[in-house]
Amino acid sequence: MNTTDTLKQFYLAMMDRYGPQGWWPAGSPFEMIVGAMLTQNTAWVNVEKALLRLKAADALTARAIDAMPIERLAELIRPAGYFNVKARRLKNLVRWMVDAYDGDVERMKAAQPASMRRQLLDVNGVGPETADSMMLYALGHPRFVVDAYTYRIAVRHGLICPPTEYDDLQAVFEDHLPSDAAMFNEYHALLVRVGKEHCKPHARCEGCPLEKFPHDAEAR
DNA sequence: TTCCAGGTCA
DNA sequence: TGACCCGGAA
Repeated sequence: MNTTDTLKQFYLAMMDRYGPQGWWPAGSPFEMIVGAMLTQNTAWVNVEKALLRLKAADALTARAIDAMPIERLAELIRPAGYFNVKARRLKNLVRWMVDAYDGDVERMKAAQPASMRRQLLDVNGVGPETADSMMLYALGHPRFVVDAYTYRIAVRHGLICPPTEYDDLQAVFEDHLPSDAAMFNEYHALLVRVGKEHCKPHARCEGCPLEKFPHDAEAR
């Protein structure tokens, strides 16, 4: 089976088992941008706690965060972990948003996607995964988000051999699937589900939607 | 109570 | 290659 068919079969098998994951989360695009920063190395449940605290403080706008003392911001996002690092990074991000786009996500959506990704990567604290999460989930651009789950699943199923760079793994998906933001969104969400429930550091293949495809639970 | 999971930067 | 950190699982 070629890569295109393999990726399609993976998608169908996961969708058949789990159904749509209902990401395109509620909340504003700006909330998604903040969430993308806060979820670095962090479970989403903890990110939600931090987002709720920001919301309660009426601080879910670029301008509000830009104007806030960094100590206050760190305290608000404490549940998301790495709060000092993330407060600094969030500050960098909103500073750039206010400077370059008047703090307006709609203006960011109107920018050329390739240029936007480069600008995001230029913000200290935004790496490739965070940039692509923002591109896909906040701005609606078809970028395939690669994370630790994606990497583990791809290695164990022989899609890539370690070490593989972020961009190379991303290309495996983007070059073999139609460029569709809604599908990329769903695909990533399904991979995360598989990663959490089965494709953990110590694989639990029993009952995995991808169990029927060739795999090696040892491979990392 | 310890262990673990997990992006980015210097 | 280590530093940054929480909350939930073991």
